[in-house]
Amino acid sequence: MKTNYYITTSIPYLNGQPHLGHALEFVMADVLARSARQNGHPTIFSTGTDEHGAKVAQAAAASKMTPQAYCDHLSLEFKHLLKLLGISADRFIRTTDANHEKRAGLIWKALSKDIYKDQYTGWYDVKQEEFIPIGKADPERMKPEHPQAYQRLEEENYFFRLSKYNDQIKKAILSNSFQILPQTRRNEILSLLEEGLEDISISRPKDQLEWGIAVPGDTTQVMYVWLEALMNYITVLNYPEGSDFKDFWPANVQVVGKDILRFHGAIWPAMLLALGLPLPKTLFVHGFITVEGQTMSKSVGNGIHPKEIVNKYGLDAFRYYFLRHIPSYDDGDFSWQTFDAAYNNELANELGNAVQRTVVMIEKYQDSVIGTIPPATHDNAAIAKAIELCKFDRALDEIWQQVRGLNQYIDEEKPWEIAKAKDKDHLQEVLAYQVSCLMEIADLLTPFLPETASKIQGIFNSEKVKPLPTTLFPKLDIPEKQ
RNA sequence: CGCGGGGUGGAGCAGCGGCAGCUCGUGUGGCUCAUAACCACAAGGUCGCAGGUUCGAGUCCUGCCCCCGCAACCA
Repeated sequence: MKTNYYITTSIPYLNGQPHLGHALEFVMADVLARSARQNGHPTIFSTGTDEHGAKVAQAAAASKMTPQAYCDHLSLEFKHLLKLLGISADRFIRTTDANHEKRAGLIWKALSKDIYKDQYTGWYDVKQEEFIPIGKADPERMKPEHPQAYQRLEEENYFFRLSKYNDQIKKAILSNSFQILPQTRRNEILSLLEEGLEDISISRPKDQLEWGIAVPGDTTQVMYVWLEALMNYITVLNYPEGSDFKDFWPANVQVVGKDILRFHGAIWPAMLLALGLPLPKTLFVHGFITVEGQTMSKSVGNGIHPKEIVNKYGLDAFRYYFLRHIPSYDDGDFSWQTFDAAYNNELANELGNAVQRTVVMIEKYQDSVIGTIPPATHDNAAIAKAIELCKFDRALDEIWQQVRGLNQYIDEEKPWEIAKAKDKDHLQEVLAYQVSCLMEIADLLTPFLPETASKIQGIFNSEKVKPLPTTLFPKLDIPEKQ
């Protein structure tokens, strides 16, 4: 009986359209989920959308919609993205789901021993509708005569005793029972813990912000959105009594972006500890994507919808680029030129052509009959290890070693010469070995490029080769440079 | 002295104490089964700068320069 496997992505906040960063996270998490399933683990892969809070309310108002209607609309955009990218998520939670709202209240109550009421004192930027942390406030604007003076704000809020869990979290990270990947992100959290966490405000007065989940037993306050959003990872499993929760928590891997590291590396673990729950086994933190060397930004207008890329190159090519050419442990860049090169060189020429030449030789020399395929021969431990450590780029590097190896093998064996020499047994042996390599590659590619993997398997999984209507990755015409 | 990451051939990166490596790009050659694809070989680096430790340093230490993130209620 294989162990259960639970993986989550962060749930995108609905203050904007899906972009390449979301796509990256989805695709990475999908590899882990598909890999777990391939290895026979019962798997739950959860994602969703985070829908409460001031910014959503504002965005809705700006579009002249109710927050709920706005969220319904935008949440659907994210569902479409999942479909577009072939993401095998089997849960999609919305924080406006009745089930989530109900269970968020239960969690709040369960946390109550670590919740207390206090006064928040600080500055408020009326124009930006933002709280300004004391240390970040511009001293000039604290003066009342300044044209854009801050408002002095005093509010009664609920606070969470984050500080209480500082040392327990540190211990869990140091012992690697709570593993944070990559190392640099682990260090960041550790240094944060070294400085010491302070208690945090976790509610807003309802008259300031209506679009949120009510604090149980206090009609004047709503939960702060991020606190409530983090709860999705267990409400989706029907915490506390649900069987999924009992069977699948703690999560094996939680995939997040580096911008929300502190929430997932400090606040969320503290919440779990306060609930008496185990911490996730691994927190994997990916980086950001730039487009043609520039940070994605609405004002620069360099946003690219994932759809544009998928339409041009296809689903698997998209996944391939984001998994291999965006460094798994680092920031990466999307550029059309790099994509073109990767597509033509690696997918079309190396992989696609290896399949094609094998198919054609079997058709031409053996009347399409494949013959006996020997078992796979490579040691794939390094690939498994790379996936385990979320080094998707490295895993694909390793797989491509095999693709290259196959092309080398073909050149060394020269089946076309064997065919001329009419050594049928030897020819069959060589060609079947090629097929064996391709089937092994297909197997290894399954979590990364599921469509491609099954296409390759479809070609060789019966007595005779069944060629595809077109080549695996039709080569693109690239306009001449300069 | 806020914290952290980084500066390695034209580009993107790996190496983190023991002959400077990978992919792309470039050049030459080979092959012809194949998506003008594939294979081999070659050119190309004072490893940010300056000191130091060591038999030996991209690799450790110190100082400096330059990039880039993060910095208590920013999803």
